[in-house]
Amino acid sequence: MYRTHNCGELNKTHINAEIKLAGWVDTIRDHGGVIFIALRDHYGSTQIVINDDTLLSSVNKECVISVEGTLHERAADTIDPKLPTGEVELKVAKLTLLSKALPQLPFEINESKQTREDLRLKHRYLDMRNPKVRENIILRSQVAQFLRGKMIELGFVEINTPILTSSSPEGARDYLVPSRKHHGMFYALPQAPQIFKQLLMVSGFDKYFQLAPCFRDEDSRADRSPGEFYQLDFEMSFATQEGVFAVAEDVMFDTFTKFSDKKISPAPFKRIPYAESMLKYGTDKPDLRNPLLIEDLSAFFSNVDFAPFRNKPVRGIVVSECAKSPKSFFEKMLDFATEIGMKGLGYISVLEGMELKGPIVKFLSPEQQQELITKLNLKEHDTLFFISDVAKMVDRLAGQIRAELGARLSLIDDNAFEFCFIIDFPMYEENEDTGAIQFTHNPFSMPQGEMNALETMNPLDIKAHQYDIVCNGVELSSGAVRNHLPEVMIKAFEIAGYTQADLEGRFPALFNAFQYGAPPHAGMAPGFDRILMLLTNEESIREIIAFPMNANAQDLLMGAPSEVTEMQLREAHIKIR
RNA sequence: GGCCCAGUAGCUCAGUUGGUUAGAGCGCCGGCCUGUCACGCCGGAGGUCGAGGGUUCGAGUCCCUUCUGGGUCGCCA
Repeated sequence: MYRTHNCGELNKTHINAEIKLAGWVDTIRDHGGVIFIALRDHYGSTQIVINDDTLLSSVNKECVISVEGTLHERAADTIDPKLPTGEVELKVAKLTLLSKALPQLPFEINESKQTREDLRLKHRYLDMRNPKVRENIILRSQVAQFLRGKMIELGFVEINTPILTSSSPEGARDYLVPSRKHHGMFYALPQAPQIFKQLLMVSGFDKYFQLAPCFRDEDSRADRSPGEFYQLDFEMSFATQEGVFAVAEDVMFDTFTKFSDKKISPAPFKRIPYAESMLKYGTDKPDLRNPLLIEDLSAFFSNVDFAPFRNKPVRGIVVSECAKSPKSFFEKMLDFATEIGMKGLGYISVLEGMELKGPIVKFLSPEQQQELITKLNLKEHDTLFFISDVAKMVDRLAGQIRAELGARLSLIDDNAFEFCFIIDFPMYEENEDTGAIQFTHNPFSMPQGEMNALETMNPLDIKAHQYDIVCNGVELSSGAVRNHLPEVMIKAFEIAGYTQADLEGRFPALFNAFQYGAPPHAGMAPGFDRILMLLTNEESIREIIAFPMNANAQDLLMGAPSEVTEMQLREAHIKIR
């Protein structure tokens, strides 16, 4: 009734056909005797030509119209090479106005990406008329479909887990939902389907996956939605860490290869122990595109009498062809260092003839200078930057300097995706305030060495079968080989100061289930939104979500959160203070 | 909760050391135009300079408070 074709498919093979199209008026170009309209729908844009301007009365931009007419070939000099339909145009005999649009729009559709974000979100339905905005949403659908296909091909079963569930005491703040039937009781939205997927393993499902909605009542970041986000959640029975990695490598490599033209690091992705990552990259989510590495110079400087480095760990970063950089470069690096809380940023440059230059050089004997050159394999025009601070700070600061140097000197290949796994996370850490031993990450991970390690090792030395997958400095997900042995669990919780009763009380379903035969199992959950941000190169997570909340966890389009009626409150047994 | 940045026409922004009637581009409205494609040309309307208070002869501009948006730390797999 409305159309015989869409606005993206017509070409020379349709010439002289009687065509009906429907869509939004994108632009009107009125030349007096002849009027051109770009008619836009989901599929594309087609030029329609109108000779009778009475057809156009009260039609303006963004009206929805249906047009009928004959398709004509455009003269050679009027072809639009930018448009797939640019060789043809529809000469209109009949025009039906299906829906009017206010003449003054809140913003111009084709420039919506340059518009204030709260205004875009308030009129998201207009914002998404912009094909550039919609293409991310379409890509999201395609990636989701591909991931599903891939997981099913690998033998995973897609299972939906509950949205209304119980509050879990670990991790983030829960979103709570009051119960009407149970006075004073609350459901919680799941922070992740963690317990459910482990129960599925106990149930005998061999491989589970889900594009799982997760809810956390925590503050947002540019790359972190407030409230809700999606993970490609999966779990495998009788699987080792390497078994999980093989799936992740396969799925990530194929997905990024299919949806990006950039170079993808092939499997096997680098495995980097947590401790090594902290030392060499100064972070547990290293950007491997950055070629700079951090060197530990603590031992070397223990024999140098330079007050700022005395009794502190020292790190060095060698940057080649940096010594001739303008003075302003070093000043800006110092500014940056000051900004992140460093007292200074020492450096030594290697001049021609391998002469070392810099304020610190005079504290080094000729032998020490030579030792430094040999140890770090310094070359002419290299610059060696120094970072020193207390043990707790030094790696993080060195990591920030490494990242800043990489960005400022354009050392980072924008045309590459570099994946790695960070492995061997510590199982426990010391609470900074109380000194108590606590879990570093999630308490369901299997400690390396299992019961024997828990019984014999210093807890702070115990590593977990816990891992992250990282791409270009973005943490996509964490995962673990789970602890499926109740006795080991009890012991692991005991070390963190919990009794068996605590464990049973906090995680009754899991603990009980493990009494009836649980397979060893492992999994991970790469963030779906983060994957899309990498693929689209978007800096804001809102660009890859159809109806995102703002940074303040409000839905400006729907007006959420909002007050509810007194009646609703009474039914939910809620009193607002 | 802390810190940083921003807020001037429907949109994007400029606005000098505090000084006459606050400007531009796009959009909108009107007119002209038969080949444009971000059409072009001519004309027009449109402002509580986020809000409140203060300093001053005089505030878009300086000060204080506050609201809104973004970023970040805390927080968060």
